[in-house]
Amino acid sequence: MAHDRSRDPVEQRTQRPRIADVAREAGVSKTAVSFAFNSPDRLAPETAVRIRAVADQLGYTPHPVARMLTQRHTMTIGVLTPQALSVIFSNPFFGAFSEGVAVAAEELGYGLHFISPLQGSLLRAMNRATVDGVVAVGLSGAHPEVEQIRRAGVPIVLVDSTALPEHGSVEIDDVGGAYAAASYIASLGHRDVLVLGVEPPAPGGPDPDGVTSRRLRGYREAFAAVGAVIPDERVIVGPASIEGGIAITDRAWEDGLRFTAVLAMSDAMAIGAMRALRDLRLSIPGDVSVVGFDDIDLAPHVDPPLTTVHQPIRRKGEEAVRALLTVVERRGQAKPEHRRLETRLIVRGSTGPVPKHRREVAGKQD
Amino acid sequence: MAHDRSRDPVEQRTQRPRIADVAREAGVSKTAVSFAFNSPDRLAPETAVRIRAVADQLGYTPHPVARMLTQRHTMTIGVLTPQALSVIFSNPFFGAFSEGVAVAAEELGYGLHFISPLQGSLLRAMNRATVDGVVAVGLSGAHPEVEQIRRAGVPIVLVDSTALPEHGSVEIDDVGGAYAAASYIASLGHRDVLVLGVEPPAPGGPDPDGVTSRRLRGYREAFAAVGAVIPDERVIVGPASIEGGIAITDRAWEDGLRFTAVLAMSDAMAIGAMRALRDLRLSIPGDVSVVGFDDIDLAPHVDPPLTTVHQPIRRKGEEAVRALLTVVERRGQAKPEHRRLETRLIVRGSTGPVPKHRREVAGKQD
DNA sequence: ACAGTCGCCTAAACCGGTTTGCTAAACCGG
DNA sequence: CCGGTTTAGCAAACCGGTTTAGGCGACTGT
Repeated sequence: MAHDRSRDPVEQRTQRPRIADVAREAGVSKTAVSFAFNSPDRLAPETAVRIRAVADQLGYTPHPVARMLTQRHTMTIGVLTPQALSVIFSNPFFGAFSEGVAVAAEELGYGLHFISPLQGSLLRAMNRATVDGVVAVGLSGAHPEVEQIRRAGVPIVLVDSTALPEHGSVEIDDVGGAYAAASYIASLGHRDVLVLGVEPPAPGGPDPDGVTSRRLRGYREAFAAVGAVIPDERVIVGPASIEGGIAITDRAWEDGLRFTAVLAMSDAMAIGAMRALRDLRLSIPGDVSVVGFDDIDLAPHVDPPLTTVHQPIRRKGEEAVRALLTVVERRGQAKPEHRRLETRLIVRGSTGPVPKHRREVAGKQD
Repeated sequence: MAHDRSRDPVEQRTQRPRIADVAREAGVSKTAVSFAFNSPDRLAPETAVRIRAVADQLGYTPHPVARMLTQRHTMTIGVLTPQALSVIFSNPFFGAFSEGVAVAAEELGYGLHFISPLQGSLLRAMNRATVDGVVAVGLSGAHPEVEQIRRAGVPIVLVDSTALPEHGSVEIDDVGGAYAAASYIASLGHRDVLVLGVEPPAPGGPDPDGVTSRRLRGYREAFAAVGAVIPDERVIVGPASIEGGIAITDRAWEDGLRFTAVLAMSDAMAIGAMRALRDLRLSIPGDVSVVGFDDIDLAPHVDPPLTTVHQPIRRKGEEAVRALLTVVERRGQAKPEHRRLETRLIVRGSTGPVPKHRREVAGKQD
């Protein structure tokens, strides 16, 4: 009795029209209406036109969910992050990455769905999401979620994680980039450095081979090459944001750490560090050199322009989507791709030779 | 014959298990399985447990699309923009806005789907998207799309557009904010200003009452109050980005325009303007004062810290979602809400009194 | 005149779940 | 011991489309 709409066109509900309504109105079968939209060539031209006209006039549009159900694909891809979206969106790195994802997705006709933990559970969120595949950023390959997602039959591409052969991946040469940065800093004479690491995405584990570990390895190898070491107490991690950079730089200073160079694993942190140092009346690069990582859009525009390790953030997003879609589009036939992109050091104005009066600002430890 | 999987458990496909598989395996009906997941209280406790165990072991998860179809809602909301996502994501304003949207969406258990024109058509994109409602940002209320979306029965909330009574809206006091900014600038003695407007989202029309027009009105009213005018040739529009700000400031300067203050309608443009001015060897605020609009996270961190009109960007996102969900959750029962948020001027370091030697840098026009 | 082909359209099955009656057995008070 | 109420679970309808397998009349070739 709730379905009067199918009998009484006058007392019709505010609901959207269904395919059956169009069919009845046009005096054809549902099949014909479906054909009119999806394969008009299977209908007499004028019939197709007539059906379309009726549909238009009724304001009919195929229900996307119903269509998905039968077509077995949704034409949308998911972007998965282990962090809350609310903490991610104003991260410039993530913004640029999403831009790359969006470029490729738009080009290939896919929509974008962002997936983040729902009530603390990534799986719950995944199970609600209707996507053909997923680009996961900052999710360690060891993460148990990854396996469960694959079991659910959803293709996945991991970005910035250690690659496992079973799924696609896109990564950059973290070690090489970090090596170049530290090597340059060392060549300027710096020996007392402060390293700002990015907090592991999944708070809880030290993440044995996450981004922070890989870049740290690069820094250390470069210093080792000149016979210097970076002790553990000079490595501090914090949130990859301007505020994070300010906070941990201040804390390091207050803890008595002195240094002539800061190696930050993210540009946002580097910018925060510069801010904090300036507030401490230190000049950059006169007293302290700062080098970042990422080369976000803003990097050349801060004062002084930031020396940093460039990584092709947007391209990373694009490549991830392309890698994903090759496996999505031929349902598991194609084997997962692994793409690795290059990094390179970009020298700008925030780095310079170690100050001659360095003893005054640094080297205070034993 | 393609469905052997239902008869031969050995030669089963790589497909994900369906509810029927679980039912068969557990020796119950589909209904029972459904109950086990959705209303376990309708089953004997031990039966529910057993079904759940079988499901787990099979790796069964209810197909989200099928579930959506019957439940008539998707638990996701769309964020609609008339611009390509690829141009939007690294816009800091949009980032902060999305953050607000994400906060509210996450809190209320909704997912997020970004919708941008597909092959140039917003409608095509909308029709592919499975959302319960839409937050549209920067879409003029007059836009024909809006009406069509409403006709499709999708609730919509407009952000930063002139409000129409039929749908919800969230806006800020653009005129008031702009008035405050210009008023302050005028009180510092500035009379020769350059106004940087944001390019209308829909390139094509001058957008009679878009953001640019509203803020310009505020600027002009403030100047009128002190008996000054802002002539049309001192108002230039461009993309709301750092690069955009640099480009149009340079162009204005080359065109011979001279000014002691810049009124930018976005912080990104203001930062670009500062950059361009510094490259012209002008000091800020010594020679030229700059005031922005938005108060993005970066605003206090540029050098000098940017004086700007603060608007609660994140809250705008949150309010939009809440307004949307009140109508989504009681299917059209609630009438659309209209919320208006305040703006206020934040004075930082980029503004100062008009220079005494102003004749040298400005006032060159007749 | 007749079988074969083609063009146009349809009835019914299907996608993978949820929801709505209903039934049969167990329980219950008197 | 009997009618009435729970309890536990099922079959079938349904959500709104797409797709498969034909049906039917007109055309074609012989």
